[in-house]
Amino acid sequence: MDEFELYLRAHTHLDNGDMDQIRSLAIPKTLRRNEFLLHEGEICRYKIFISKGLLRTFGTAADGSEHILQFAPEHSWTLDVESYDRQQPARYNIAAIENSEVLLWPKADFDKLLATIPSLQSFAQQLISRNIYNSGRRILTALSATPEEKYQEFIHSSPDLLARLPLHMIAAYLGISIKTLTRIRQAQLRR
Amino acid sequence: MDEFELYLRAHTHLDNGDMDQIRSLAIPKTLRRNEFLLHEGEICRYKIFISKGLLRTFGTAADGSEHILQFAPEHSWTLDVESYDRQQPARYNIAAIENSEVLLWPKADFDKLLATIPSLQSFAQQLISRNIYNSGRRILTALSATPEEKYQEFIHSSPDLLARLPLHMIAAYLGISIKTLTRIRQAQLRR
DNA sequence: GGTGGAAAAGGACATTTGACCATAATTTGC
DNA sequence: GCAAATTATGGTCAAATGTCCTTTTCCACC
Repeated sequence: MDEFELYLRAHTHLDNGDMDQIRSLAIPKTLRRNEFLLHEGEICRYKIFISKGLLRTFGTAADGSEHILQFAPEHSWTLDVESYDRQQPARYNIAAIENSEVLLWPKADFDKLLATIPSLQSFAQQLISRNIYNSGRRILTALSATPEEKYQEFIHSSPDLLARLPLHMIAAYLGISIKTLTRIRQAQLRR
Repeated sequence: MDEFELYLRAHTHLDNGDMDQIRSLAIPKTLRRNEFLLHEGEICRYKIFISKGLLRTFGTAADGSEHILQFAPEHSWTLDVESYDRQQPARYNIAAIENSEVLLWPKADFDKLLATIPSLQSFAQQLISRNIYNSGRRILTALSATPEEKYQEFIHSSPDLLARLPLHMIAAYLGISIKTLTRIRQAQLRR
């Protein structure tokens, strides 16, 4: 039994038949560090499950700087929702931070699965809900927190990621400069 | 035919029977300027449709400052999703900016409606999707845009709201100080 | 295991932003 | 229509943050 099945069993009550069906439509893919799975402007054709590794979703600003919307470690899902839903050009890029293994479901196939497996649908709903809750919090801290508070919140909520990410990506995720991040960390050492 | 029915007709293909059923479970309520519909810590019991007026959803920071997550003008919906879904204490407050008229659906009732009216369900899905798309953009600009860019984006995307909102609320929405906002506006006048 | 490249840290400086204050203008509710 | 309260502007200052730069450290890959 592989990563994906273990994940499904842990988070759903899907029966074996359903699992097989879901699995049968997945396209496995290996990604090397820094390899892109989606470039902005392309259409996001797949729902993506990360079996191993770590991905990031990010947008590029006018000046070329990158801002990270989401980190997707193993056992999580990712995609450009807007592009995927409407099959229109993506706003964001998705790329691997570590060498990764992912499973891809073409939208048409996944839609079929959703239609035929009710408990998959409700599971998908849960994921969407969680996404919304997190977005709310993310917006609020982006608006109200100081760089230091943002960093604290990050290491508190994702200590695991902290160890795996280069600092400049954390900065790009928090919306602060690498310089500020370095300063914060220095200040903490001195305590 | 009232505001709500006009709205439903414009945005869905629900038939008259469905409309009546949906309407029959709504609780109408009048809100005075500054009146709260939900205090953080309370449970969000209703799905809220705004017939007239303007509401805001906001969180309060440790120092007592308020940060606005969303403005909900007439013909839109609002709620604290996380609190509503799980019937747990809310993180956010919802209050009226203008004297308003709203319709409230208790969760149990609305769930019943969703179960019996499939096209209401798909309509609700659409609203959720839009919410997600908007959140993504909001996060990205919160991370990457300068105060001036944020303001420009706001007046471009919501010129209608600009006229109805006190500036300090726009500042609270953009995550900048009222001082900065004033400065930006002065700079624009001088051009 | 060595080397080239990326990542982190550090220094110097300019700029932006916010806090705090006072003041002017506007709005609201009676 | 008036008084009180809210809202907007403005000034001054200190602090925080970003940019540009160099230097050092670390890491990946051959």
